[in-house]
Amino acid sequence: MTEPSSLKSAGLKSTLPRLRVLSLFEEGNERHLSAEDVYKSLLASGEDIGLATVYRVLTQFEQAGLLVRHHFEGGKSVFELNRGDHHDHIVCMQCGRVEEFYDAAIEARQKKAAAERGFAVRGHTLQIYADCTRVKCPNRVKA
Amino acid sequence: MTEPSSLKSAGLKSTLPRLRVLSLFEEGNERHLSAEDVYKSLLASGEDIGLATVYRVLTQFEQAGLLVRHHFEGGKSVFELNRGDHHDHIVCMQCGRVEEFYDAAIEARQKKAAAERGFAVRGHTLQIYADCTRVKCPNRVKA
DNA sequence: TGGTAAATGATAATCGTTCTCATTTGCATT
DNA sequence: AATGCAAATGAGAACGATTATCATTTACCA
Repeated sequence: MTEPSSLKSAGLKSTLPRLRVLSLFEEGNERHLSAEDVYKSLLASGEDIGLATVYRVLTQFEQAGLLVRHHFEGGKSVFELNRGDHHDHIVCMQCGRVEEFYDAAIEARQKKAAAERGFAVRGHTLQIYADCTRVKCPNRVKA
Repeated sequence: MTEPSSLKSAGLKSTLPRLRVLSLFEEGNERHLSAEDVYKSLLASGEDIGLATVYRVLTQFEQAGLLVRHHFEGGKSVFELNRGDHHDHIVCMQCGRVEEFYDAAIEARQKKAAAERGFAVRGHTLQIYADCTRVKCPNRVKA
């Protein structure tokens, strides 16, 4: 269940639209959602929400640290709940499935590469685009 | 000088707009250009080119393998000449300067991480967002 | 040199996202 | 529980990047 407390502690009034969006991320089965996904999903649940509100709320949640925004290819932003653990993504080019991974060696190397060139890392984005080789991929490609 | 041969061998008619765009990348001092950059730059050189043509040509060049497209943060696509060497980017959040780097260990680890999860890598995108710590950064941030 | 399919450029259209502004809501205070 | 007011909402306009449309022009081979 969504606790209004997480909104309060983020400095946000706990309004109905915000609670709905948050619980969608917390309870939904899909971890990575675009603004359009959120909007349609809430409309489908009979909720009456505006698209502008969805965009606003997602941005606020991102700034409050509740959500993390990703820029996958395709032009649209995708959000996921911030569980505190940084990770990167592998996106299946056939079925769109997104898998998360974390590799300490990669992280360390990035910092090193940046430092060697006179940069202080603030963040990074790493996506691997790949083909599922698993049977469950609906548009399976032979390895 | 731009050789029409590179267009021909890419299966593209060597038209004036295409030659102009290509030589801008080959002879210009800026490696990473957006469609808008290309358009304005050509207009400034007195060339008469349409924005639609610029977009079309850039996409064709990308498909032909002459250019590589990047999706840095900020919403717009950025292109650079394909010199055959894959590399990732460090983007300065203060001045926008883009530096290229390549780290074999990172590449290897990516392949490994993907394989372990049942994916065959097709491509990836890695950008490090950072602050210049060098004196020449116009909006310098203290390390 | 002409014919023809391909390429171009002006402009309309599209897509994701943000802005505007009149209306509604949360919530602290009577 | 009623009131007041700033903050939040929703509908729709506006926006920036990109793509589609279509009449006109161009490259290039017979």
